[in-house]
Amino acid sequence: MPELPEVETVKRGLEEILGTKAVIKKIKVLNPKLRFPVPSEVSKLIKNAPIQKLSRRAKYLFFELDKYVLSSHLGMTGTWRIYADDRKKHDHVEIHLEDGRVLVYADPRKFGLFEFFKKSEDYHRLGHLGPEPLSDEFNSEYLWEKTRKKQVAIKNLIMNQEIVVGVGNIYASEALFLTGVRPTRKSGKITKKECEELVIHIKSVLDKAIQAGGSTISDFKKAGGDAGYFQHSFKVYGREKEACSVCSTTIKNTTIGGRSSFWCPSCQK
DNA sequence: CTCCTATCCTGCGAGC
DNA sequence: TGCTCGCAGGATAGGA
Repeated sequence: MPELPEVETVKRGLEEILGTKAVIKKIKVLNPKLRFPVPSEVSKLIKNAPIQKLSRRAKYLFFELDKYVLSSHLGMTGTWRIYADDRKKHDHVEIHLEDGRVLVYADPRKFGLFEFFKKSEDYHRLGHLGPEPLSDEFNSEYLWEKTRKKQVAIKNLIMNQEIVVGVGNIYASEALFLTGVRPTRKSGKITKKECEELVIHIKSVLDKAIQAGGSTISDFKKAGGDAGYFQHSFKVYGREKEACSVCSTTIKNTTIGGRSSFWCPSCQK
């Protein structure tokens, strides 16, 4: 389940694989049925195009070309890999490179997307997004302002992409544990000091996960196939009924906003 | 306006 | 052993 660190890890993996001179010869859509249909014009318009650079915004991964930008979102189970004569069941899009290699996007659950937009125009899916969690724009004053007078559970608030991008179910649980705040707490009841600490912990848990190469949960792998290691560092996520590593209290799993939320009843108030 | 719920999809693991 | 069923969850539309 790729969250921001996983997407960042995939981006770095792809940068390594592609180098600085990769040129797209053609794009072949095997199955356009992703979360949104893969635009049929992509094969017609994107040909013999050098990949100038890769970039990321929120959980979107971009291949920047001269006129266009390819947009890839991994959804839950999306992966990029280089073919090794192994076309698989859930392969959806092939990017054929001039050097003969083929980069392929696979996605069993089809929650991801593959689109493109003109470099000269705004990408409509980014319009409502909040700041990047690792940027200075995401700070305690900002979060404090956003939490005021809100009844929504703090976990839902930090997972809301309009508030801050890239924080998914796993890292939301982890950051709240590190802050000592229950995921169910109403946003408006978060103190200023807790806001400061929550911002620090969101940043640090994401940063550490990126350093560790992301987390291998379910189907996630770094581009190129190597697994990340951060899942071994989870303090609460997926640890229902286990003893808290800090106080030995049994970790609970509560459904919040339809998502599993793991927390320690003793460490988190 | 604020907040919540259903929906998309397939693989996997629990339970019988 | 083999089957069914519920769950995993990012993003968003639509409803309360």
